[in-house]
Amino acid sequence: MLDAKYIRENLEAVEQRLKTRGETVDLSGFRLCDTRRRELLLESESLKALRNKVSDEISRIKDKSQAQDRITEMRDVSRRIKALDDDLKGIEEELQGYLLTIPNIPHATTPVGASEADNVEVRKWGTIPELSFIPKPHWEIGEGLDILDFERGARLTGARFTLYRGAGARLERALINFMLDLHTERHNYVEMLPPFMVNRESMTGTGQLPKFEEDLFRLDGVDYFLIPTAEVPVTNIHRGEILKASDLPIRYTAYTPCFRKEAGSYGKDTRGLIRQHQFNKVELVKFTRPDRSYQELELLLADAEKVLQLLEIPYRVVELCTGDIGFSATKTYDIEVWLPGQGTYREISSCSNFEDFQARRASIRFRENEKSKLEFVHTLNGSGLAVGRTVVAILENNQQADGTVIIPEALRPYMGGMEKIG
RNA sequence: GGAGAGAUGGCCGAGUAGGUCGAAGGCGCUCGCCUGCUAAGCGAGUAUACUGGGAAACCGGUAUCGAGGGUUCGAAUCCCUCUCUCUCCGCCA
Repeated sequence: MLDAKYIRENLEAVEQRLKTRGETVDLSGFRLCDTRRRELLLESESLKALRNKVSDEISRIKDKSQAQDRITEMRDVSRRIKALDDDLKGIEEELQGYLLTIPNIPHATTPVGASEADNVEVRKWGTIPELSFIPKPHWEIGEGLDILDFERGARLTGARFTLYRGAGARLERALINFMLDLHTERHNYVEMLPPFMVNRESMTGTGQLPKFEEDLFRLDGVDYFLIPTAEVPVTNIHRGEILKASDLPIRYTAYTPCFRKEAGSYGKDTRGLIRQHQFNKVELVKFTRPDRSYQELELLLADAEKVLQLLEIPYRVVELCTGDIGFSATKTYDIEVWLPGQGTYREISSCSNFEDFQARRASIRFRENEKSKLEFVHTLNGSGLAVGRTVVAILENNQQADGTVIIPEALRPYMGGMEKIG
């Protein structure tokens, strides 16, 4: 959420910068509401001031019959206040509706562009393996080794659900542990294990609601949602809190499954593990001082990259353009792994700075020192990494001519010493 | 699921026959004095949001005692609904 006062005072500039996201932005509705709200507020509050003053006078009059005319007068004033406040409530809801659906302003360094095609490659790491055979896509490798069962996954639930078996299940679990250990032991994150379903306030706090409800699985009977990413519960840990400046930056990591309806992606990535309704992810979340958040974003990105470096999987980092960054973000780096089976790079991590956009929605603040006033923290997060897609990357990059898959050395302790699958 | 208790400021904790309560007191914290050493004492200060005015310092208004509604000239205090926490019973991994 943007600061209403900031929008009010920089209307044109805000509109211009939001347009770079490629959406049509019209802030006139906001403007009308905002103005109307202040008019109503002024009127209501001055009447309340009057009422308070007269009520105080009434309280001093011992013989209440002497106060009858004032009581009658205030009865009428109260009625008018009630009417004004009813209007005000409606306007404020409308205003809130605008504020909650206006996306964040892209950072000045975010490249301007219309779509994915305009994203900017920042760097490449690793060397793409030269294979002496035609690489297979991971779903063929997985089925060949009998470690991924798409058919039975679909039987259990439906399309976009997968059953892992044997070394496949073990690989997924090994990766989760490997990533968590790396981030907690070497990168100084505190491990969290949050609820996998959250309430509406939490979803609103990080920006999934109210705009993207159709992407979420909602429970029947209670107003809870399955989390689409650990970002939601982990960022909301400090919702409504005032953090100590000396505690910043706060770094959390969490493994959770993620649930997404994938509405609007029908027919996209229908095979394999790339796009599932349920997938595992290890997430990194930071709460930082505003003046440090962009440095912290680089560090967070490096922490995520480290996973792939240790697993020796080639990847590249791209900076998303204004037309491709998410609703709540000001700046985002994606890490994309090389997938030989598909001959392309695919996203495996997305690392973003949200500045105070989520902190304002969720009211997460800190105080620089005793005398200074409260400020919103900046929140950041990134995948560290998407686990299912890491399995995909390992299967496709480490596949051998005979259909077996070499397990990266760094992962072997987590696989009971196993060196290859098959 | 059943029964009961509770929710007040950074923390603890007063305050229920409605008005002088943004809210006693204590702790903590900040500044000053004293003292002079990692103490005690004394004095002052110490919420947030919105909003009006002002270049600013700041001054004024309104709201907030779990949340939302109601009664009333006026509610932390009365009524209703909801949420959460705790205790006991039941059920259960």
